[in-house]
Amino acid sequence: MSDARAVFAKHGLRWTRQRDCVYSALVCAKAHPTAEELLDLVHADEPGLSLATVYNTLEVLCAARLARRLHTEHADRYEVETGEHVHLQMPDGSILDVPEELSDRLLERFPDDLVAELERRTGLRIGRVSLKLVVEPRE
Amino acid sequence: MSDARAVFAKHGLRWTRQRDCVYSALVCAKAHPTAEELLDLVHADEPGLSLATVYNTLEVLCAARLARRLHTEHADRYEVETGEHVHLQMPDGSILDVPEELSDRLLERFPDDLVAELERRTGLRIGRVSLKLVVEPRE
DNA sequence: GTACGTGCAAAATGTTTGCATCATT
DNA sequence: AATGATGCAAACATTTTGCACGTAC
Repeated sequence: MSDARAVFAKHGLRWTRQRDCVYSALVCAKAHPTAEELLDLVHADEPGLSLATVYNTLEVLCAARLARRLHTEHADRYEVETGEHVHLQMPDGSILDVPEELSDRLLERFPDDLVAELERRTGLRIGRVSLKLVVEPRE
Repeated sequence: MSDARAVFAKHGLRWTRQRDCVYSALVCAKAHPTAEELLDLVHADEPGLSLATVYNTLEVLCAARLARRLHTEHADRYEVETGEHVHLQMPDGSILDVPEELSDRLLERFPDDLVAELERRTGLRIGRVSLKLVVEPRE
């Protein structure tokens, strides 16, 4: 349960039971939970944990680049940082990951040279490509 | 100023001075304004126009697929619908368009076959690919 | 022991809604 | 004339903040 301790230490973050819970829940979550959903998940282990702490912890995790925030339909959603990968935006507003193997192939074939050309032409530095496939509602 | 009339009629939307203003402002806006920014733009021509009407109109425009909503850092942003194109997410949270010619080349070389493969494997229908280049803050 | 995290409640922000009035068709 | 849009204010949802207390280091 607490090898998150090592991760936290490595990033100069103080370990607490609450942070451990939030982080573990985020790691386990298959989808990309909202702060509220995370609170529900976490309440099994830590009934007293407050929503403010969830937001707080998520902020800290994002700042340490251990997590990432996604802006979606009704609220922000969160994921553990796991390198570039492609998202599926489901009709209900939730987000899933494209299966890793396909995601990797997609990113492999991404025309990086054109991004480089954009950087050259604009002087901007592109930190990351965000790729999202929007799923149509089934009619 | 009011050839928006034709556009509105074509989509079965009632024309009003206010809707015309909001739509025109959105068409003219180079960046992707928030509802508040749009209100400011519009207040030059229509000082009485309310924020509720801006939201209302944007809702109607999105429903008619004349506009699109983007979920960003501090608030939602809006753009007129102009087919697929690539976005730049600036460090301050604003959104710009990648110059059309480069945007087109990027999308042209996008590996659609892999999206088709995903559709085949999952049974989902992908409506649209959303591509965003995240610009690094200049240090 | 000190610095920092937590929980609570209150505030701030962005967006939506109800309703009386007004404009478009 | 009738239908539907506007403007206002109040409601709502999500996220942030201030502060007294508790915990990790």
